[in-house]
Amino acid sequence: MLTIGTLAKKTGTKVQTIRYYEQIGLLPEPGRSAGGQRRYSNSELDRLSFVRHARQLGFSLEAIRELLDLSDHPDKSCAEADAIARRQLKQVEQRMARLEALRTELKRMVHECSGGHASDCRVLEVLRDHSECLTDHDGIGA
Amino acid sequence: MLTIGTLAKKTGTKVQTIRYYEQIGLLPEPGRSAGGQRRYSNSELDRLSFVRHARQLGFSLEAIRELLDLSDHPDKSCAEADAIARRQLKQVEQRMARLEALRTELKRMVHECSGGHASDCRVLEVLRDHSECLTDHDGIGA
DNA sequence: TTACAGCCTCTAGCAGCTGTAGGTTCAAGC
DNA sequence: GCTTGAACCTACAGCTGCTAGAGGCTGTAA
Repeated sequence: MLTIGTLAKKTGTKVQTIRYYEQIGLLPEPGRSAGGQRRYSNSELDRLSFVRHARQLGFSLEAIRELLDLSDHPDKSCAEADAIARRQLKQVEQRMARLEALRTELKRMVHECSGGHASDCRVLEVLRDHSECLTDHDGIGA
Repeated sequence: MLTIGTLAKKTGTKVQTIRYYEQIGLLPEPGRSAGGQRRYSNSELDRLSFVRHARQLGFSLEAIRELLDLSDHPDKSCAEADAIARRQLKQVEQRMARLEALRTELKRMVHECSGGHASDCRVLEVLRDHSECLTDHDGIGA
């Protein structure tokens, strides 16, 4: 039986985050010690590892909820899990494309900066005038 | 003089967002009509365009605040703006590297799925066991 | 003058956590 | 058995960067 702190360390999760996952129903309510502290078994360790891994792969909590559901019901078709992964892959590729454009533009800005005063700073200049951009970059925080 | 709606259209921003930017002090309080509606001049249009462009390039609102401050004080050194842009570039490159790893992993997951039941779904299997991963991928939502 | 689009403020909500306050429990060492 | 202090508990506020809705007022054209 693991305490929440131990579980946190083992999975690289913050304690608060584990409680949060429980709160939103991603993890089941665990057993408790006589004094009311959470106690976890290996099955919960597995489940949390699954969640963390999926998060690292960029899946949203909603997608993870679906994946967990599939994992809990092995009789269901695999097609759904596949679709989720494909959707995710598409998103990742879109994000990469947008970041590529941003990178080009930022590199150019930085390269052209020659030091000196802000009044003739290329960085600020480019930001002021989008038409100076060579690329389409429409992704915010992409 | 522009109404907030016109300004929104010209800059591709939502009306709510403009009011939000004003609220957090990114845009100055504009003049008002007799009836209390916001009225904008060209200088505010420029400022908002600057903000939107920087957002498109992925700068955080905090970074934009600094950039605007530099832009407002042309005597200051350009080095700061340069540093902010470099920081941004670095972030973008880090995100790209992580996305690249995710993409590889997702591709592999999708490739290996053969249809059938969830019980032998590779997607779920890979998520269950991080050790099956070929890459380091430590970015969440990256 | 009457419609009605567009504006106003205020508040709450989204994802996905993270941090804080104020209090309780557990386990080790004496 | 007792003390200490780290780890736990709940509850709630806050973060980024918006977005949506309620309920009401303004501006303009017919």
